[in-house]
Amino acid sequence: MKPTFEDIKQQLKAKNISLSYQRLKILEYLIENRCHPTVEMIFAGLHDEIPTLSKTTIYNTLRILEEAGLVKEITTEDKEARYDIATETHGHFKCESCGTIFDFSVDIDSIIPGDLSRFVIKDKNIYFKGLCPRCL
Amino acid sequence: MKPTFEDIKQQLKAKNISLSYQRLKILEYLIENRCHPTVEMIFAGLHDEIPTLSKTTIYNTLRILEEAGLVKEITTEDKEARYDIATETHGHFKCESCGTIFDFSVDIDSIIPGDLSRFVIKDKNIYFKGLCPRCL
DNA sequence: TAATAAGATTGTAATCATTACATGTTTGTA
DNA sequence: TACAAACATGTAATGATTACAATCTTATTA
Ligand SMILES: [Mn+2]
Ligand SMILES: [Mn+2]
Ligand SMILES: [Zn+2]
Ligand SMILES: [Zn+2]
Repeated sequence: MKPTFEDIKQQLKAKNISLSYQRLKILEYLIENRCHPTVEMIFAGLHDEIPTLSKTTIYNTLRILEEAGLVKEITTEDKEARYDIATETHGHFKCESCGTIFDFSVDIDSIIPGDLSRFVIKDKNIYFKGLCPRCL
Repeated sequence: MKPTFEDIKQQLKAKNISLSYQRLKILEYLIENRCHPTVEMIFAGLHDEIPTLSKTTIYNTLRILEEAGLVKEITTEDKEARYDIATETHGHFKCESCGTIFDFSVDIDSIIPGDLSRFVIKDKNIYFKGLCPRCL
């Protein structure tokens, strides 16, 4: 079940993170735009409503939300980071043609190999590339 | 079985890629340094032997080798790309403490979900993070 | 062999996402 | 209101990567 805006506000309060206007708007944007947006997209998307919002604030907020475990940074071969409201672990598929990043569910834990038995795994990423049905 | 330097030279010839001195040295470096080096590391590692080698040539060569399917770029949350002599698909584990990137074998194909049945998958990446046994 | 052209290499300058930092603003508390 | 802590902002710096133009190598041809 995807957390609501209110759920997330509660989580932030629980972690003693101030609910500033900018932070709430950035969170709201992430909830409403589940396309794994870039900082640039968040900036452009909020500009009409908060003309003074600075990119630095967006970077700061995303770092704080990531440290709190509410947001996850997606790394692709592009240089621009993309952000995902963290829900359960899931895989990402990027279409090389249209650039869309799709979510897919995957049971990662079932394939963790013995090679890693003595490692502490803190983060798991699955990232595929190719062509989406629309672009085929 | 890991390909030898000679194997790779044959593959390059087969693909009509010139075997310049610099390209062969960069390849040799990648074969002998299987630590997923950065461009900076390759540059520093070859500097004594080829003082005139430029980073542009390293970037160009890595791109050509990647297009030929002989080298794979590893993307991490760091901004510096790292390079791997492409063998079979395998997973990567980065230790957050010492920075080492470990290889591990994983049967990715066994977990490709139905979600992606209508997608064409061209590239698969598995990237874990955490702590290695040495750093525990 | 000399002339030529294509391909490789090099160094410098530009690009662009991200971060550092100093300044200004808001918020909560007494 | 007065004060301090936390936030937000804008500008400047950073650093990996790319663009580009000039130079060097190599192979081919006359
Ligand atoms: Mn996602
Ligand atoms: Mn590897
Ligand atoms: Zn597509
Ligand atoms: Zn380690």
